Amino acid sequence: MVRNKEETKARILAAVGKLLAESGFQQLGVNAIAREAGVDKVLIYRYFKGLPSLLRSFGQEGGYWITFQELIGDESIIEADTLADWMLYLLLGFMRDLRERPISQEILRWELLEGNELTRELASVRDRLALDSLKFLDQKGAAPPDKDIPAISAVLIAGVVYLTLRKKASDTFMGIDFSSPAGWQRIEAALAAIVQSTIHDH
Amino acid sequence: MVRNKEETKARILAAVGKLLAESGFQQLGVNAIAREAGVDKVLIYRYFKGLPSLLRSFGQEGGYWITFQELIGDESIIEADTLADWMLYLLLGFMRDLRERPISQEILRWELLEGNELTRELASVRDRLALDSLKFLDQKGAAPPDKDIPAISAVLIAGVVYLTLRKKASDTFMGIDFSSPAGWQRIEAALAAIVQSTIHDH
DNA sequence: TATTATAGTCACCTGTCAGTGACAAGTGGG
DNA sequence: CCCACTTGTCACTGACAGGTGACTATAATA
Repeated sequence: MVRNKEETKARILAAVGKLLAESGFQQLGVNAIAREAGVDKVLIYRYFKGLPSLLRSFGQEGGYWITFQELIGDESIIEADTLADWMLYLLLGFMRDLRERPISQEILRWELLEGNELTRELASVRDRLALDSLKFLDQKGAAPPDKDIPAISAVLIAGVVYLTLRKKASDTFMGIDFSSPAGWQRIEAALAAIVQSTIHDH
Repeated sequence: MVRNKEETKARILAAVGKLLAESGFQQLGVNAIAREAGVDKVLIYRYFKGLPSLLRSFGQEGGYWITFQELIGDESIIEADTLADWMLYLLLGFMRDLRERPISQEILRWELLEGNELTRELASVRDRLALDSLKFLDQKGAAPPDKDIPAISAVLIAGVVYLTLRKKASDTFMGIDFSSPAGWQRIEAALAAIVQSTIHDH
């Protein structure tokens, strides 16, 4: 042992991240975290003041959601003219990003199981991303007046999230194979078709 | 105690259903089931031969998914002419039905957490419903050749499932309030807009 | 060197879980 | 009545969970 409080705290937080990415919130307990960190569990109670509080600290480290800035990237170099173009761009960006973030996936999974204070807190960060995006879209082009952009976005994002979460447990859904890039390409193409058809004003 | 094997087995199975609907697979253990059924847990091992086996028996009772026949209802009285009409009809029917089936929701939730033998078994029943529906749609009208109907369906169904599952943990998603019928109506309208715009041939 | 605060260790409590072996209470056949 | 079988009860084990009190080791400081 190195007898260094800050390093020990960091090890505990790192252990949370590792366990979370590997096996989700189900397996996440004080004993398991202490074991993984190679630390006595009493230190978890001393430095953080219990599991909920530890998870809150972990959550405050942030970085579990892409920021709106990262999602947009360099706006000026993107070839997107219409509202539909932008919407598709954001949607695909969100999906590709989420697929690379196992911890965020676990948070979403957890949220689906139990809505508690902490998940709600983490959700609010994510909601800001969503609302920023909607506002951005609103600014970017007028929607057809009869189209409910937030509701349409909600359906599509929900679909993207579900397919992403599901992939861990099963590689197929409705006959589509998600173990190969081809399956995801079909989804991306479907999203493109949906967005372009639905949003474009006639 | 009534000293009746069949009735005891039925009570155990009923307890599984009740616990499942109330608190999901997380809280579902041998002790809890026995407690709920008012039965000694040893009988669970004797009559079924353990929890996995009990759950399999429970699953074989069926009735957790709407059948394709129920979903279609009386085909002749439905006012749906185009492929898009039928697709929307099936989609909304599926959603409204799923929202009324807490046990099915829990199975989907469970599937998302761990893909095991049993969830895969239950999934196959549900997949048959999906494939039957796709076949039916294929029969019902020609899709625009550039549109990937299964992929589009996958996205929309995934969205419907996610929004339905999410509702238990949180009443809002992307600013939409799902505690009131109005929120769901917006989703239904969004689905209608998506399906009609995307599927209709131009 | 003696004191004191801090970092880390250890042993233990309570509760719940899955699973099992031994036994009691009924039930039917001879 | 006696026997065998079925149904149900009870008590226990071992593993693991969350949580806490008392201890030791180390380092800085006076």
